[in-house]
Amino acid sequence: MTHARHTDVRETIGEDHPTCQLRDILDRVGDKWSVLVMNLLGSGPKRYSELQRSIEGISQRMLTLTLRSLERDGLVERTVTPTSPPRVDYALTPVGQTLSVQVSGLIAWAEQHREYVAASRLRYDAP
Amino acid sequence: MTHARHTDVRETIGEDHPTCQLRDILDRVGDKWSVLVMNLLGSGPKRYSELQRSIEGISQRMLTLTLRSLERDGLVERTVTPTSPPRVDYALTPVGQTLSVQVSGLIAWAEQHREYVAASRLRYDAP
DNA sequence: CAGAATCCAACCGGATACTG
DNA sequence: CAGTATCCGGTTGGATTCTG
Repeated sequence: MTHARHTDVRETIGEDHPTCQLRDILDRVGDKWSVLVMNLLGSGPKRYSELQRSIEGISQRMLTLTLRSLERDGLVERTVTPTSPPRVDYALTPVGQTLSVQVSGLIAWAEQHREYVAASRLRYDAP
Repeated sequence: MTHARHTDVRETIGEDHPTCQLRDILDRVGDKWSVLVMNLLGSGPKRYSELQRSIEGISQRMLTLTLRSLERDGLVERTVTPTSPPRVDYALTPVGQTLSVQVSGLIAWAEQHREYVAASRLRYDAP
């Protein structure tokens, strides 16, 4: 399983300090593409190829890995229509939709504060 | 500047497709510790050592890099009291607080759905 | 069309040692 | 106390090639 390391649950390092388990879940949002995929699926089911076209710069490999990982976590459902060529649709599960609400908030924040952050960085890097 | 690569703004790859700039901002939440630090600061200013004790497993290096990066983005403010030994406090800026609201939502989600996700993974990994 | 497999560079972050 | 500097292994993810 090539992508084992990608989907591997990081052990909670022995102790069950809440922080560790938190990190585990937050990694879901932390990887490079999950948030973008979830956001797109938030507006309805999409085909594999639609996702690929919509997400600027994602590789086939990463799209597949990201979708598998979301599916594994019960956030995305995969539906195969065995025509030829095959058609595969991805949709959020009910729980996935509750996460996509959070994700939308995050994206909205990012859009609203993009300029502020950019300006802050410029000032910080000036000297 | 050792942590240049950590704070480097990923270029928006030429075109100004919204996705690229989005990724740039989302990386703020994507790294390993920022969300945890912001969440702690959400309940009020903290000293460097308090943060380090509160965040299970963070190294000195990563705490410093994370704080610098948040400061650079205008989300956290650093205040030095030049006593001996020195005392340094970190607090969210007004904009930082608006992000911490989103972060709280994310963390709440993670806590509410931890078991669901864990169960999904078990089922997925079974065969 | 929707992937799986392999290869490999870049990067992230931990451990350690040193400082004002 | 609150950092900085250096070294270095593991992981992430892009490019490419092949398939049902």
